[in-house]
Amino acid sequence: MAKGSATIYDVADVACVSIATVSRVLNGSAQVRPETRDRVDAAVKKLNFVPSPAARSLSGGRRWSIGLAYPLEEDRHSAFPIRDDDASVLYADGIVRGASWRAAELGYSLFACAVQVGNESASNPVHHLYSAVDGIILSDRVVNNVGAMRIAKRMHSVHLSGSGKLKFGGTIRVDNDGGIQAVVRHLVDVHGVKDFGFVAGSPDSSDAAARFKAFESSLNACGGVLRQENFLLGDFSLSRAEDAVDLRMANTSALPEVFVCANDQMALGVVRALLRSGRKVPRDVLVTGFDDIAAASQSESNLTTVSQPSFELGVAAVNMVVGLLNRQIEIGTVEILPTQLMVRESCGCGDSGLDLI
Amino acid sequence: MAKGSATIYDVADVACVSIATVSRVLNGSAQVRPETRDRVDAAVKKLNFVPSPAARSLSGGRRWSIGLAYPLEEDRHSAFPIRDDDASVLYADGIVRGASWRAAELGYSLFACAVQVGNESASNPVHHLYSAVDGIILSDRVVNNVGAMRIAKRMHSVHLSGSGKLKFGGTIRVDNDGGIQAVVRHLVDVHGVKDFGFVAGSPDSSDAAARFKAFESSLNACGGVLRQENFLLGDFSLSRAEDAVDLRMANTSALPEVFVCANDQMALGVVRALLRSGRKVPRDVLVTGFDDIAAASQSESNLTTVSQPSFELGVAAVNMVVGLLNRQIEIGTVEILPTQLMVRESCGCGDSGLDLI
DNA sequence: GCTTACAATGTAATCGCTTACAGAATGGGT
DNA sequence: ACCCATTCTGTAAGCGATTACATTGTAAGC
Repeated sequence: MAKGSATIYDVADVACVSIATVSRVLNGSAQVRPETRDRVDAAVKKLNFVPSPAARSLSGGRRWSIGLAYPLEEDRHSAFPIRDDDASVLYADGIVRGASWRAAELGYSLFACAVQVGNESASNPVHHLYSAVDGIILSDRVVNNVGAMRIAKRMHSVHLSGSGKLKFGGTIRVDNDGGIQAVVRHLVDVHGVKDFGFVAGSPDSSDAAARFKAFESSLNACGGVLRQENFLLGDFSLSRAEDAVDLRMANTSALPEVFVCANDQMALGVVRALLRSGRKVPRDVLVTGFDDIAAASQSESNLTTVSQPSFELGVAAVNMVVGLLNRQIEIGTVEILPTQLMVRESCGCGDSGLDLI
Repeated sequence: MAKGSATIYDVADVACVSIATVSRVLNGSAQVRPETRDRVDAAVKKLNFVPSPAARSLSGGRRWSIGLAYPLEEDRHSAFPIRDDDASVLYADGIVRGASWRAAELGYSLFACAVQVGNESASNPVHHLYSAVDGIILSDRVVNNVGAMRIAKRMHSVHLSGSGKLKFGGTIRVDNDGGIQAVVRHLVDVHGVKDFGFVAGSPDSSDAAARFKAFESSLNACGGVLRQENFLLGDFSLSRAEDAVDLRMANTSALPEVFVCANDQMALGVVRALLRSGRKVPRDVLVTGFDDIAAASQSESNLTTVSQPSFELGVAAVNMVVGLLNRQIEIGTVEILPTQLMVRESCGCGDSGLDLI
C-alpha cells in the first residue's frame, strides 16, 4: 500500500547516482567511494527513505525480519475464543517478548502471528508470513510435521518443539524430561507419594508427548504407580482439565495422591474442580503444574511447578534463525534449555521461602 | 526467500490459461467462465499454490493481512527488558488475541509487532510492516503524532488512542472518562474520600493523559482534593510506581486517603511499596487501578479497578481497518468502547461478591 | 603519453503478481 | 450468413528492489 513514499529511484536522483549504487550503500557492500556513500546517505535521510521490504523480498534480498507463529486455541463454546483461559497465548507471551527483544538487538523486526491450531489450509497465516520474512520460528503445534517440512524446504525455520529430531531447520526445546523428573522425584522423596495421577496436554503437541513420556519413565524409576483411571486427557486449557477432573470424580474409586499436570492452566483447572467438590489442595490431593506462568505463583493454591525459560526460548530461537541465515549454524541443530523445579505449596510443602531444590 | 514454490506461471501452465486469468480467479473477479475457473482452481490445489504476498504487495494488490504494533518497554536496569512487570505487553495481550481472531474470521492474517517505545528511526519495525500489510493498527505510544500522521498518509491506519481526534485513519478508544469518573464517584460516595492521590502513566501516552484529565474534572465535580505532593508520575510500570511511592514516603507529610492509579501494574507497585513500609491496603491507604488485568483480581490486594474490553478493542480495531479498506467507514471515525468499574477490596469494600456497581 | 589493472559506477534483467488494454470467442437478431 | 454487442482471455507494462555484467574512471608503471 504505502502510497507515495520515496523509492530508490528518488534517492538515486537526489544523490545523482544510479539505483545500483544506492542499493550498494544500503546493503553495505564495500565498493563505494566514501564521498559517494555520504551523498547517498544524505539523500536517504533527506527523503526519509525506507526500502520496500516487498521489493526486497521479490528480488531475493534480505528482509531483515523474522516471523514467529504461535498457536491460538479455537473456542468450541462461545462466540469468542476462550479468554482468561487460553493456555497457548500465556505460554507464548514470554517467547514473543524474548524474540522481539533479541530481534531488535540484531536489527531485525519480529512479526508474531497467532495461528488457529489445525488450520492446514492456504488461509493459514503462516503462508502470508513467508514472503515477509527471512526466517520463521514455529511454535509447537502451529503446523503438523508435514507442514513444518514444507515450510523448512522453502525457508530457514526454527522449531520450538518438545520432541523429535527434525532433519530440517533448527530445533529448540526446554528440558521437559529434567523438569518432570524433578517433579516426580520431589513427590516421591519428600512427600512419599506412590499413587500418581497425570493430566496430559493436547495429543498433537510434542511437548505434551514429551512430558508424558518423561513422566512414565520417571515413575518406573521411582516405583510409582499410575492407575488407568487416573490418566486424564486435557488440551492444555483450564476448563478442559476441570471437566476431566469432574468426570473422574464421578467415578467413585479413590483419587490418586497427586495430579501431575502437563501445564499450569490445567493444574489450576484441576485445583478448581477439586475445591468445588469440597476437597482441599494440598490437604486431600496434591497438584503440580508446568511452565510457571504468572498465575501459578499468584493463585491461592501457590502451584508447585516447573519454570520454563520462555523469554530465553524466544531469544535463543532468534539467535538460531539468524545463525541459520548467516550459515553459522548447521541445519539440524538442537538446543535444549534447562528447566527449574519451583517448589511452592500445592505439592504439600509448607509456605517456607525456599524456591529451588 | 520461499525457494522453489509454485508461481502463478506454473499454475497458468497446468491450467492451460494465461497468468491474467489465474490472477482473476484468485481475486474473484467475475469475468471468468465457470469451466475455466474450475480448471484454475484444480491447478492451484494440485500445485499447492500460495500467491506471494511480496509480489502482490509490489503490484499494488491486496495482501490480506493487517499489522498491529504495540509498545514494548525498554529496560533501564538489566540486560533483559523488564519481564514480570511489563505493563504494555500484558495490556496488549487481549488486544492481540481479539484482533487475531477477528482478522482470521475475515480472511486476513494479523502480524503483531512489538515496538520499543521512542524509536522513531528507520529501524522501527513499523516501517517493515508497511509493505507487508494492507492496513495497520497502532497502539497508544508506538509512534508519536508526527509518526502516526506519516503512516496514515501512506496507508489505512487505526489508532488505539486515549484522546485527541486524529484527522486521519480511524480511532478507537475505551471510555477512560467514564471509568475514572466511576472510580472517583465510588470513592467519594461509598468511602467518603476527600484527600486524593494520583499515579499517572507515561507522559507520552494519550491514555495516560485522558485518565488524568478525567480524574481532575471528576475531582472538581465531587469536591475532592489532590495535593501537589500526592501527584506521582509513573510510566505504567510496576517498579517505577513503587519507586515513586517510596520517594513520596520519604516526604513525611500525611499520605492521601487513596492512590488512584492510571493502570493496574502501577497500582500493584503502589501496594507493594505501601506494604513494605508497614502500611496495609485498604486499612491505611486505599488503592485503585485501571485495566483489570488478570493479576488485579488474582493478587492478594484484590484490586478495585476499571475493566477494559481489550479483546473487543482488538476486534473493533480490525473491523475498522477492514471497513476503511473497503471504503465502508469514513476517515476520522472515532469509536468509544465502554468500561466497567470492578469493585473489589483494595478500595475498602469488603470481600462481598459484588462485582459491578 | 599510453597501456593496464582494478576500483567505482551504471545498465538492464529479474523476482511474482495485478491490471489496463487489446484481441478472440460467443451468441442473438436480422 | 453476417454483424455487433458481450463476454471471456491474453499481452504487456509496471511495482521497487538486487545483482550479474558492462562500462567508465583512476593511478601506477613503462
